[in-house]
Amino acid sequence: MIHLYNTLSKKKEPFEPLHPPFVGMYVCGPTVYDDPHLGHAKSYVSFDVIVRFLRASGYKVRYVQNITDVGHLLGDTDEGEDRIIKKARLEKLEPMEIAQKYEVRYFNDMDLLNNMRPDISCRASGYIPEMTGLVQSLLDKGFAYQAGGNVYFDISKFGDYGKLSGRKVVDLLEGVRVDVAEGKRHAADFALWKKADPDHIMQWPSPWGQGYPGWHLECSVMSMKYLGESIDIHGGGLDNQFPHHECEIAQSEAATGKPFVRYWLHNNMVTIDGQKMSKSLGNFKSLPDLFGAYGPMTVRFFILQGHYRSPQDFSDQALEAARKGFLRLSQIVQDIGKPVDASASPVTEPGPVWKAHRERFFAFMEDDFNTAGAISVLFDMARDAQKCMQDAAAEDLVHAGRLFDELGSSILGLKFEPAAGQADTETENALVVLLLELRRKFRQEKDWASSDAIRDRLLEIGIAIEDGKDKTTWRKVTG
RNA sequence: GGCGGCGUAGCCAAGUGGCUAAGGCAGAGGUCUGCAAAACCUUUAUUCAGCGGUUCAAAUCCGCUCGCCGCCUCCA
Repeated sequence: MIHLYNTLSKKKEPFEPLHPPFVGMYVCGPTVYDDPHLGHAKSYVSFDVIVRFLRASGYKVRYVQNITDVGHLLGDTDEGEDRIIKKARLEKLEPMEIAQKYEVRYFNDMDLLNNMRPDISCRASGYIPEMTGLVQSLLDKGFAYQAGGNVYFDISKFGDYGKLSGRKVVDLLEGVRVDVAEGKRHAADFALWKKADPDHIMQWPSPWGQGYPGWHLECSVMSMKYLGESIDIHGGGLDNQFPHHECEIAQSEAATGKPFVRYWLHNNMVTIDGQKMSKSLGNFKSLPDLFGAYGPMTVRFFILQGHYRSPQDFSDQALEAARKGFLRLSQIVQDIGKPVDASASPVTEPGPVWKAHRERFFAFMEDDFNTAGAISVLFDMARDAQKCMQDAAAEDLVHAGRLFDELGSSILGLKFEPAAGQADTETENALVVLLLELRRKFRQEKDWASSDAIRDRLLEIGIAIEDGKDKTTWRKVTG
């Protein structure tokens, strides 16, 4: 039985979907106006593993993620600027070119991290009619009001407002902010539809005039369209808990009269050298930059060594530790695959050792997706697999290989490819083999200076050689 | 100011009432080796920020103190 931490109840709860074995899961996607960054990596790797594990546990998951390609205002006031439009002017491109360009980059980086694509990836701009429909329904039911071409949600009409984030409606009604948009009844009322100036590029017709949708609307509309009025899991970053998710609940439940989401999952934030990473602070690290230094699998492994609900600090020291740990694991997985024929099915059941590892792995994952604990099982498996290699226990190695495949590759989404590659070409291979033959000759003659020179020079080129018992192996090393 | 979280070995990080406080990185010793490297084996916290309390029993619950962080404005 899976237990997960529900932000709504602030407790770990047993996971019981509405219509087992089907699970509807919606995760807030990115606003596509800039390169993906560390925060995206943590968030989407975390939810990717959650989807993978739910599937491994027998659930049929429909995973929906939005792409926010409708610009939203930078500030709360009407003077704020639309991020996508701003970027479009900077790059001298159409707003939709910006959205398209960064959506491609987003998926490219998610692919590198080995995140599965969502089953449905929906762009907000494609659902304007559904959004105006929801706004109209809220107006009809008296939860919303018009003011100067804008439509606002009246939070005083929705008694449950604040139930997710712990805000008190009375406090919010008092008006905390300085600049309250004109026409709002309460400071904390949020926009469902905004009037657009004639020169505003992204705008659509609506019953209330030309405009564009409020930011919170798209997630309500698209999740309900594909997953129904009540969905099992809604995920997103902790920073979106308020106001975004609070507003989603308000507008969705006001419209349908039904509970919007059963389980709210929030991943925690990323810091860089102890500092919050944010776009407004300008200290965010993009994934293309990071991948240049560490490689996507190291980043994925590093993220999974923490817990999705804990904040995670990215530092070179921590990433380097993750890189080495993952490299060791990868090499063991490679090594145990070598001596055995993977297609040969062993006649025996997996021994108690492997069964125990698998059970421990599942126990960790069933406890609110404790990937850090799950990875520790992988290292324990590596140790046992090592023993089997020494004992030449071929059958056990097949079981070990299959378990790494199931737990490490399928569920955690790790690719155990050697960071060090083999020869790129036949020529390269032949050259290295030639050098190794020469070196063997020098060693036989005890010409240590010459043999060590070959070793040192090869290492400078990026080829490490390792003298084994009766033969010398080599591999490429990076960085 | 309001709401919430965190503080576990040199670093990263699980564990949230009861077996010997996971695991990774780094360190130390050893095996192997001509020497290395890699790999493997062994080892590294009488203690969980501090103080006080509850309990037969606390890193885990409660209170206070110190330190750090997040949300309350776009952000995953």
